[in-house]
Amino acid sequence: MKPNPETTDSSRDEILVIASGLFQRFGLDKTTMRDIAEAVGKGKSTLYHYFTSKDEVFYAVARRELLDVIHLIESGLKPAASAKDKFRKFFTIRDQAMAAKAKLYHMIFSDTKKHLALFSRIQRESNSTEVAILKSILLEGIATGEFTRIKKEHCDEIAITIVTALHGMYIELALDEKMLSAETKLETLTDIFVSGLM
Amino acid sequence: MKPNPETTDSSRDEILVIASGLFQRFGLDKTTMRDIAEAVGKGKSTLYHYFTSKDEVFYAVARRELLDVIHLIESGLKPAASAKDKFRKFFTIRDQAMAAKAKLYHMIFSDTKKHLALFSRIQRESNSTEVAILKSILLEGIATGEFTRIKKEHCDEIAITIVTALHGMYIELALDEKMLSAETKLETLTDIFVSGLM
Amino acid sequence: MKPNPETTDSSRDEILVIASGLFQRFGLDKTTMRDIAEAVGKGKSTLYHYFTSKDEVFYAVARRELLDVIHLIESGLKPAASAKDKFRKFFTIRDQAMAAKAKLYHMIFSDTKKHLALFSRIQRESNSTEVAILKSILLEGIATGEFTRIKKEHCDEIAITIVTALHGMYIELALDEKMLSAETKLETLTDIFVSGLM
Amino acid sequence: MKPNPETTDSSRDEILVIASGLFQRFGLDKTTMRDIAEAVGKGKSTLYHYFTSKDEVFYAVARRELLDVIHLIESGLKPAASAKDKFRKFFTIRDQAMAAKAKLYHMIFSDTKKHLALFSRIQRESNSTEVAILKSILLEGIATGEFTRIKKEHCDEIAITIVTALHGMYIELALDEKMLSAETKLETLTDIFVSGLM
DNA sequence: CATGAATGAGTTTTCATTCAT
DNA sequence: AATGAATGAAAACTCATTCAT
Repeated sequence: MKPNPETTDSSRDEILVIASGLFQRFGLDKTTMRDIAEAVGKGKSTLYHYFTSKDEVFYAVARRELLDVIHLIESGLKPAASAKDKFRKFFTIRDQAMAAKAKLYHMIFSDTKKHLALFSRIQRESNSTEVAILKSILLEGIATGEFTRIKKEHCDEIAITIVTALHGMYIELALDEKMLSAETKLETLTDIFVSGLM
Repeated sequence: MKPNPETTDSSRDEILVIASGLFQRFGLDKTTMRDIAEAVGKGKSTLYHYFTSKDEVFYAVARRELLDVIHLIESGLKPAASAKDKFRKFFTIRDQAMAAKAKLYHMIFSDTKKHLALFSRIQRESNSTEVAILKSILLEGIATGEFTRIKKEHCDEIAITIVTALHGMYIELALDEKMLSAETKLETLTDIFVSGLM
Repeated sequence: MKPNPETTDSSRDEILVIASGLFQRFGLDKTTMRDIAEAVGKGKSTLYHYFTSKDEVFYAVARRELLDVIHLIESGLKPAASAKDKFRKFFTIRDQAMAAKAKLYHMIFSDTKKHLALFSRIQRESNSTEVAILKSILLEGIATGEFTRIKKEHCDEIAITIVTALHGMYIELALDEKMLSAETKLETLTDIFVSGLM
Repeated sequence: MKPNPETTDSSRDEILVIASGLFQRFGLDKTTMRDIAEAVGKGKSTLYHYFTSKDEVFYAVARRELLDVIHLIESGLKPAASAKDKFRKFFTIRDQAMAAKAKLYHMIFSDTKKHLALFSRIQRESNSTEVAILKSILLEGIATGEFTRIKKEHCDEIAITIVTALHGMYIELALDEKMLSAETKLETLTDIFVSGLM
């Protein structure tokens, strides 16, 4: 009877798409219902037709993006030859998925970014120091013949990567304190890294 | 040189200590100047004697914690025998420092945590799926003899650790897009992991 | 003449019955058109087919109940022996009618009750004080032989009743300032009460 | 040290006085914080300096008026000759006090009045009917010699008064359902009235 | 040093009502 | 007869910040 039911949904979807863009750019807190309404070109109260609250809008937006990511991962991981290849594939696919996930993170961490910006100089210094230290360790290891799998030229890259991974891991731990305890994870990671370098 | 810096500084420091506690518990946004003033036991406007704005308060608080972390790392890293030991030591010391850094993260990510909570179920599912996939890859690799350095019993641990590290790395990338590009980092990381497992 | 008035009227009546229930429970202000529509099981805008506004709905609901009351009074007052009996009958019948009227009052005064609740403690104290004073006057009058028609045991009851009546009368006066002036009414009432007690 | 501490309180009091006037004229619901702020000549948010919420403002306003009433009653009721005189005095003093209380009722019942206005015609009809019936009963009683204490000329007055008192009493009962039950009160009241008339 | 008072700009949310279909 | 969509107008409340004292 209803010929094109998209009509209804298209309004909802339009809101979602536009809200998604705003959330990515300005974050949850700084994006107001007014912003969304004006961007959509409708009245503020109209939004409450489709969503009971601002949180509900955000939830719907985030849900969408997150489901995309999961689909990507699941669908991408079908066949593969060796475990090694699969392992590499896992990283690759996850990477694609993450491009999508990045959108989400932009939304969620937008406010956080502003907070971090408050002391970015210090933060950056701290990072540089760590990278420098780690790099010197790596170079020394190469010099002494301890680390055989890596080359001088890659030390920068590797040092940055490891520091980034560590940094992020701690953020992750701060956000979701369940799973494994920090020490266990750290030991495991160190072992893998050491094995990987020697 | 400063005749009686205690007066000024003790008041300033008191504010900082108390604000730090509030920021850790409630985050930057949800901690109001009123909250701080009341906790300190002074008038709201008094805070503006010591800090020109709320951001300034937060900056001062964060700076303190961050400097602590840097000192810890620098002071801890003096002597060591081999590069391998130094490498391990780097991780260990960083870990201690991070316990301190956790405070900071609690402040900065407090709001973010609330946002994440909005779709934590989906988020958690996504995590579990990834861990499961990776674990099965690891087990397969062990079975086929591709991965020699790891044991069955540790697959869980390793899978969780790797996923956490990856997750966090992307957050880190989302937060600070400078440094190295995502692909480079990812390749480097994959290489290290693969080398470490085989 | 009306071919099938049931269709229209049954819908209209259904709305009225349901709205009546909601108004009684939540009052005029707190009952929204949405509430009514959902309770009826129709769309909000459908209500505007039957009533031009929310006030119109309330008017129709109230009218119904009020007419019921009037009918009850008129129909109940037909025959009677003496004027005294009729007088008593008037009170009795009115009482029955009032049970019906209570519904109305619940609708109309629902908001008022909430306002009153804001200082109910003070309000109650005030009442108790007045009752206590009046009771002591009555007891004194009985002791001195001034009030012959009443007994000690009923003083409580009488005091409460009189205070309630007075209270209510002032509310009534506040609500409908036409009719008779307050002083006239009060004198008349005092006279009746005094005569009734002596 | 502070020469005139009234300054502080005078601001609070000014708000209270002005708010009282607005509440009396427009009722609690229809008086907005904006209205009050504009009438006071200050910013909306300034009100929240002195009162945590609108309800708090209303409570403070109502408390004031109510305390006035109680003081009037208590202070006015000291000496008196006979119980009869005291009884009469009670009514008189209460009346004065009620003039003050009227303010309160105007605030509290202002919204209610609007609701009542919706069917004032019907309401009035109903009242007239009741008065007419009662009046005819009274006249009949005088004609038959049953009611000796009253005169023809006063029947109108008396009928109106009694109906008003009854009306109000039911409102009072609807508002505060504790104290005595309706039937008891009604019987008591009827008895007093009948005694008073005969 | 300290602060009470004052505020502007903003936020989410609610709701009766209209109208094209 | 029925309704989904749309909305304007308003309301309560928050908060960082300023300033005279």
